[in-house]
Amino acid sequence: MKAKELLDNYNLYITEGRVNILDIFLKSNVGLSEKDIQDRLSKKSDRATIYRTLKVFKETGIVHHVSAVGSATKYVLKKEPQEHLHFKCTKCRNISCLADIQISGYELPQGYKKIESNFLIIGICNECNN
Amino acid sequence: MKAKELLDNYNLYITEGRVNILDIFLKSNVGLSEKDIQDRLSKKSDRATIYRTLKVFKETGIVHHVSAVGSATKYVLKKEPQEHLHFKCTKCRNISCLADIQISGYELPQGYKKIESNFLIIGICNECNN
DNA sequence: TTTACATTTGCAACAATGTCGCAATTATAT
DNA sequence: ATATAATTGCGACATTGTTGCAAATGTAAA
Repeated sequence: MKAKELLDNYNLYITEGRVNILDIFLKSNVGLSEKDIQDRLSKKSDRATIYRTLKVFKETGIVHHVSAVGSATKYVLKKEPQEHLHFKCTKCRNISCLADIQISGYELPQGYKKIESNFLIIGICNECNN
Repeated sequence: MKAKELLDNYNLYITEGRVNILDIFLKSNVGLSEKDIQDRLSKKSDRATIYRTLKVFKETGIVHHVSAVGSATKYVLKKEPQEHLHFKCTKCRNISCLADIQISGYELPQGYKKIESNFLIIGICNECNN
């Protein structure tokens, strides 16, 4: 029910495809690319549709994308508006959201205006670090 | 002469192609993708060769890549080892390095190990902001 | 300088990622 | 139930990136 509510809150058409994708996001704690989503869907969907869904989700603010160097763009549910870190593990290749860590104390030079930010740390995550 | 010296310092074969690409990096203050480099070369080069050159430059530490969401991966000359910001302008689409701004005061959760970081701010740069 | 060897280049083929137009389908409001 | 607006699926295509291999080039050693 959560997914439908969310779509409704954001004033989006409630379609089966969108509900399925949103359910996947709700269950995942790592960033997801089109392919990641495809792999988690019970039945294959059209690639273009998924890309368009991700675009809509991003434009409405349901998800945001995390910087993914050397891989397809990954998306995560937008939880808090605050600035925070994403962590990409070089072993398991997951990108997750370190929501607890806040970045602050920097100021952009004169004339620059921030719209959004993507802070990515690359390294070994706690699960792969043994 | 600077480019050849650099290649020599890094113990790389000094080839015309590498010198040309490195010259472009030395003259640019924004991040460059394969296509950006291609556009700046006086004569077209092979795409695969440029990708391989970028790979070598990155592995040897001459350049590093900056997170580029929604565009091809961009590379910049590695200047200081310190952590710093990259800024992507939504108007001119340039990615530049805000070397003056330092990020600090965050700590990763237990078990996480940082290898490198990519801090990207997206917004309007000072040149487009008028 | 010439030779020998290692590395790089150019080409072609291919894989992955992403976009777009359009007709058919589906969701929503009346 | 119907009209209308939005979404989907398909196919074609663009961009970004990788790989194998033969030819060309760079480097070191004689």
